[in-house]
Amino acid sequence: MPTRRQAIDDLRASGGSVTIADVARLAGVSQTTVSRVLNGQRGLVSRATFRRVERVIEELDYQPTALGRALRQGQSNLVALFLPDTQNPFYSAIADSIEVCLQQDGLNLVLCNTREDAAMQDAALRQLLSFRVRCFIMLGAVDSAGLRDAAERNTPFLFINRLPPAGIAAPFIGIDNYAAGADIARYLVPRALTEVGVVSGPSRSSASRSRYEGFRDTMAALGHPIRPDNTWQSELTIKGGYDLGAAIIGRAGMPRAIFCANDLISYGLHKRATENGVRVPDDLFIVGFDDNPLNRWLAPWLVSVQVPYQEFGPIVRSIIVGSNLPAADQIILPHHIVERHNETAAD
Amino acid sequence: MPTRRQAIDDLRASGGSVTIADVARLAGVSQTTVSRVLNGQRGLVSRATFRRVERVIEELDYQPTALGRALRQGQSNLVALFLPDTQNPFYSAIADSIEVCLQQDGLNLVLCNTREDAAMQDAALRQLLSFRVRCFIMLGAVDSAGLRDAAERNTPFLFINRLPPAGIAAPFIGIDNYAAGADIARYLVPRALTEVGVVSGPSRSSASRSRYEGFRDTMAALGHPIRPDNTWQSELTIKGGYDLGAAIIGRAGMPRAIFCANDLISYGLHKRATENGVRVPDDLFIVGFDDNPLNRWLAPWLVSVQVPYQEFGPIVRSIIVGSNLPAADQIILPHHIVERHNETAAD
DNA sequence: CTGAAAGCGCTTACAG
DNA sequence: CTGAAAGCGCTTACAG
Repeated sequence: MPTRRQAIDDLRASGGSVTIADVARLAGVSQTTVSRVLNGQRGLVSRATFRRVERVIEELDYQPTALGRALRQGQSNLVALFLPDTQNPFYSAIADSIEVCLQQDGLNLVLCNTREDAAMQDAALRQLLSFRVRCFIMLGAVDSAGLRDAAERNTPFLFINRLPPAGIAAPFIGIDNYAAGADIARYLVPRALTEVGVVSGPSRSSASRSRYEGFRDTMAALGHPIRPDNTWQSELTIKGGYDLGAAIIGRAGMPRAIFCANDLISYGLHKRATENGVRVPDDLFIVGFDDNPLNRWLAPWLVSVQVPYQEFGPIVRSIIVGSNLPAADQIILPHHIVERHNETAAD
Repeated sequence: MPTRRQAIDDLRASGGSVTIADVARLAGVSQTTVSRVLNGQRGLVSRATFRRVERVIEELDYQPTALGRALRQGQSNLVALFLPDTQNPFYSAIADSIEVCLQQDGLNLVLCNTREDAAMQDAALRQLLSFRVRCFIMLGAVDSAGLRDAAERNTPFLFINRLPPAGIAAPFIGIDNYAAGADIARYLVPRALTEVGVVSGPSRSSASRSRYEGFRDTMAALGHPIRPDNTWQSELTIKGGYDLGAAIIGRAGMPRAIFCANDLISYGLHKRATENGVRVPDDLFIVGFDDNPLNRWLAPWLVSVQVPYQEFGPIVRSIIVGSNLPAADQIILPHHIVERHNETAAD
């Protein structure tokens, strides 16, 4: 039929986007029917009609607008992922794992860099809340007024890696950081690395805190309490470790081994050490945390604790898609210590 | 007035989100007026009314839904940024720069990892198109059917770092890659590094191609053409450089210097070199590209070309907010060679 | 199996 | 300066 062809061509050429009404008109059905086809409700549409509508959809290359649907349903197919530092490949790797998994269900991941800043986090939270995001995945959340506000209003949260701030009941996925800290103590002591120091992360991070406490308590229990002046604190960045290194590396009573709150801090410390002629691991043994994807390539000298970041995606997916957001369940993933044996060879 | 207080408390407690109609009712005005206040159209509302509405908005902690507005206006306050590899801190740094700038105008950046894959890029494009995204910023776009389709329909594109595929007319921001490649040749030759090799990136990347061509042409012009068997190709990753290194490092006629399409490739090559006892830069001089933020910390032995990634944000912002999307203008940023002088000291 | 109508929460001519 | 009404593009009771 030349008229129908014509109509279709006109529409596609007109530039203005094709709507469900156009499809309905050209297929000779109601919007309702088109909507049913769109949502694959086969039981509600005859086979013949279904196919006819499908064909028109294809001919027009019609793509339903997410905005209309989301507005009506009170929910979009957006999922937000907040993370404290996009420059840290460890966080990016978790984001990747989650993105791949959610894509399979037609969910779009919106990444949001909070830079560990409560104000930025709150601003982004407000914005995305107004998009009726299906779930907020908080990778390393910061305690903030906006976060507590949203939690009170039953916003769907999912905390990853770092526990929700005290008083917020929401599901958590991550490792047992206290146990991991303890494991490091048990790793070092038998190797005669008992004169240790520790660089903990900022206190806002429950993960860093637990790691530190597990390490400290276990070192003490094993008879080698950490000297107070061998305890430092740093941002979770390379620069943080490097700057702090200036105070550690030169010092008289420099410890024989140092446990850092994450791998990036270790990189910075290592750089300072090599600049000052301190050999790693011969003079200074460094332990990090996360098993950053870069370690394999750039830090064979580093012993680290592997957080199984590939596992986050599937679990997150099952929770969001299965919509079985548990009230405040905790899913504890396994961790283990990674050592690379060509330590001294490469660097 | 106790009734109003009561009404407000009821609303806030009800859980269901507050709408513009609620605000209008409680303020005793029409939705139109509330909308005007929301959009700061002071000229259209009396001072007294404006303040009254503002107060109700605050009391209710009312946040307009982006979906309603976007649907009506045919445009959301979302901006999409496509990037080929979230694990590359160079790309993340560009994303950061853009995000910070756009935030100032209430625009939300949606990050989208294409993994250099046309199908993933097209899928994401379709999804985000349906959110009426305000602009698609393509950092390292891949040529694909969906991209050409969208371009034909006048989708607002902005290409960054890597030129738009041939035939697509859209604005571009980036450096002059051909000139940069030439500069590297002019850097190496006076230093007696004339027996060179080159690792170019995948052919899909116009940036990599131009760098290679500029380097090749200039080496030839300076009387030191690159030997064909000293030309390789690699994905833009550490692993790519490391794997390729197996074929380069051991070889009899290994070149004295190698120019890599990006810094990550250099990292991989360097690792392979050190593992095989080849010293960098004494035995093998390595030049990379991008001046990856990690270089400062992890690769002081590397000479690289700095792409001024901090400058992308402000320019992108002025284009999107000023909505002066030029038809197909090119904004060429300056580049320069970076060398770190503690090369041999640290690593 | 099918459709007319209402409604999600905004903004925007239009009229006063 | 203010508001009633239409409309953005979908989905969903509801009725047949």
